[in-house]
Amino acid sequence: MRTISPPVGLPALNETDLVGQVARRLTEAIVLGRLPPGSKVVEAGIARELGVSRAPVREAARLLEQQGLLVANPRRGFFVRQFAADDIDEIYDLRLCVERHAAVLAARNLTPETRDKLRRQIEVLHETADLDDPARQVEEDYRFHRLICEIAGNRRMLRLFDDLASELRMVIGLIGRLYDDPHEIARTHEPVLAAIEAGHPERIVAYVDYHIGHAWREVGRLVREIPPWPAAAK
Amino acid sequence: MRTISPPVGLPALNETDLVGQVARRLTEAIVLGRLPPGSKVVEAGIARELGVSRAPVREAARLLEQQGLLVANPRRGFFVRQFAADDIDEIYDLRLCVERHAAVLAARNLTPETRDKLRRQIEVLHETADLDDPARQVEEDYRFHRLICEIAGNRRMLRLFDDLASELRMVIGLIGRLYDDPHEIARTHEPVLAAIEAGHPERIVAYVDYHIGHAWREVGRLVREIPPWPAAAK
DNA sequence: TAATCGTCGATTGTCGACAGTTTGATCTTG
DNA sequence: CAAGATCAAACTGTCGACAATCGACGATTA
Repeated sequence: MRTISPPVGLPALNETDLVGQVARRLTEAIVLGRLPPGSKVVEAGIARELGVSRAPVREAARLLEQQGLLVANPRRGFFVRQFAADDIDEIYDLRLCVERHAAVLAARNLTPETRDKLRRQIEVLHETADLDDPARQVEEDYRFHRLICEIAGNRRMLRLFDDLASELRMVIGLIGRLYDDPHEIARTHEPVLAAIEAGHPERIVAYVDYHIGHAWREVGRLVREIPPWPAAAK
Repeated sequence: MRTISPPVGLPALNETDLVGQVARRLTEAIVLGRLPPGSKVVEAGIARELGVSRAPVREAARLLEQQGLLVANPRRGFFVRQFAADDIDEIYDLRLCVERHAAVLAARNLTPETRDKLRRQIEVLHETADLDDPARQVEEDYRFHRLICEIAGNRRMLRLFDDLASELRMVIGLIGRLYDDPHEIARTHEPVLAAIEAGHPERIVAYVDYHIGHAWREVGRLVREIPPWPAAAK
């Protein structure tokens, strides 16, 4: 008797079906700033545009709702989530709390392989800094932090990170730019990695605090500068 | 020109429609141990049982999937999540990380009203301890911790807590009992509250660590005692 | 003129149906 | 008798349809 299949384990990312694809397209549209915050997401419209029926769209929308990108108003439909300044504070507060812990765990689990991955990612960050491609820069930045969460080895923590990141990506995407000096952001990752390699919990926390806190203040400032969001079209 | 309605804000819990009700019934069935871990959730079956069509069931299932109670296998359906010992560790690790922070924030935001709420909840815990109703005891326990997260004032953190709690409720519900001495658990909440009232971050963290760590070890032990889960029926 | 009411188009919530896949059992074959 | 092929029932993924509800515009009235 062979085991036919391991029916349950963990997430097992839905990549197969339409729902996953619709969700990705929707996420993309939201993060890239089409579908501005506050705008209504008409199921039939999305469905027609993607050449599918409403059912997959609804399920995808529910997914993005749980992820925090959409807000559902019963009998009224889904709307693209709007962020206020205190949302930024909530996200960064939680992110800081989690990433501190993740970094400490990562240090505990660090192997030569994972250490190299982190180092290489910092190199990538420097290379990307020359490209003048803010979106790419943000992406590679997240990849570094995500690596830390991966190495930490707590799958739920990683998922939480992904959720927070997708919210942040949306906000930052709307701001358009992030840092004035992309090389600076690349540099501020180095002491974090150094602390993780050294394995000093206190130093790790301190540098993570500094690094994330820096981004927090920066994003917070930018958000407060452009308070009335890009206009909730339609 | 008046604004017709505030279309977006935050969650706005779906309570209106079928999906919410189906989700609640499903959650209940899972947490209470009907629908044992590993069992298949047949959409049509649930739909017939609840007298609705498959569409709301599917959407509810997707909700529970994101919440971690179900696992989706494309083309095969939804299965009730199975937990292993390391899942317990993940959940408590994350929970500890979050609740430490929540307690510190709660101390910062504490008002006479919220302080009284916490005190009263501890009283309730003591009262419930006499009832010999483990499920109720667990519920009131969570209500205390949830209060702390509420007072902390970070909505995302509260949601994370709820998600983790629903997973834990499921596990604990399957274990059947939690503590041998329900009064002891009630007592261990008191120093936590005392530390919050005193407002000493270090002491708060220490007592939260002790309290949650205690539960962690206890639940971990029980889970390891009953490794092969209650049989994945059908 | 300003506010209220009623009507109409647009959109959501829900349903039943159909095709393709998976599952488990039966049959075949070495 | 065991291992693989075959087949039927069950189930999922997706679709189009219909009723209920919402939002906006215009008519009515004080």
